[in-house]
Amino acid sequence: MKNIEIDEELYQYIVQHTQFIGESASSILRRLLSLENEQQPPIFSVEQLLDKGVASVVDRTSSDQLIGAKVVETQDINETVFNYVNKEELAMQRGAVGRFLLILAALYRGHAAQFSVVTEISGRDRLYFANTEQALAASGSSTKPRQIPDSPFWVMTNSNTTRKKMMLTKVANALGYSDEDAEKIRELL
Amino acid sequence: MKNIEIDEELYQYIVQHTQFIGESASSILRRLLSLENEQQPPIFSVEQLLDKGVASVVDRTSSDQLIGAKVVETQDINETVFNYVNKEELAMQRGAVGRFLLILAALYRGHAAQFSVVTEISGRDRLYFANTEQALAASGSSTKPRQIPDSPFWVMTNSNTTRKKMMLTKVANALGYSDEDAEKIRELL
DNA sequence: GATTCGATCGGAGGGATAGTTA
DNA sequence: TCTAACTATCCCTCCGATCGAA
Repeated sequence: MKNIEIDEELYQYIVQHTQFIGESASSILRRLLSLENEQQPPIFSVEQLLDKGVASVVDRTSSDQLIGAKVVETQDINETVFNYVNKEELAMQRGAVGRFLLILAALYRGHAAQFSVVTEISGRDRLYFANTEQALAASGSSTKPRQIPDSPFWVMTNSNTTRKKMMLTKVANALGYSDEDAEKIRELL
Repeated sequence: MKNIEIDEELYQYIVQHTQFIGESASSILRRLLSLENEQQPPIFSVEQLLDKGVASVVDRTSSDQLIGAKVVETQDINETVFNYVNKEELAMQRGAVGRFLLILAALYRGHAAQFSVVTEISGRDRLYFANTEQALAASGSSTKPRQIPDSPFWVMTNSNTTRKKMMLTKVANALGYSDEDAEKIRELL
């Protein structure tokens, strides 16, 4: 992700072309510039449902007849989601925050359709995930919200590394990962 | 002015539509979006207008007699050194210091044998380059020495961006680059 | 008590610019 | 004295460990 500085008027122009709540600047601009656009409205994307949706749904169910499928699907998840993680990019990050965001971005890419479940993960009084910067900021003091790259979600970032790892574990579980995989994901941080 | 976050690819797309040195993101975007655009190409580039820019031109005059050799070198250099610079890695750096070190590392890789000439480049009382951290630290206060990656050399890092550019120019010249190439190198920062 | 959670605050990095020197 | 070059202080932002609160 890159930050660019633009003038007020141009900013307003972009904002006015938002097509769904939480749409990122990238997404809006890509549409305006007629470029390929990955980001879709979180709920209605058919493509995402077909793509990654099945795996997570299967994973999360406790239904007997799906167990066989579950094992297989789990493999796929490992192949997909872990491929989304660019190890080099990860290693290059200066601190835990950078890695944290990269990992969450990978999880989002692999589970865009289900990702809003993370919204239920929160602390005693602070929100940990939300669709807007404001929601996080309002839920505590100095929460340091950061946008999960290429996603419409924001995370609370003002915590120690241990808690960030806990958050990753919770996210992984919420998305239906086995404990072993959740552990692997946590350890990426 | 507003800051917006955009993805890497979109950023590259915008950069590629730059029409003059120093053009702002707003200006480029406005052109791409067919909006009114105030910013025009400056008569002189921004860099040239900076007071320090003039100094390095003056400083260069002492290397006149090297011109013949310089021209020949230039061909080789373009093939070697610019290949050493990983543009993506460069772009990913958070600040000027990271890029500075990366560029110097590339120059070192291309000129390891002669690189110790940079040792002659220094400020009024501070050293700019040395073989040890201590040498730099001792030559001034808060010089913030940093090792040039994968090299035995250290650089002084506590300076503004303009000076870092000057340092690059001087290094390039000391290594025998033509002024045009030195300029290209400086502009990598 | 023991444990979890929050957010303050110290530390590090970066670099513009005020201030100093030649 | 005046100016240009150079220095390094100081302010800003980012991080995240630590310690107080719940």
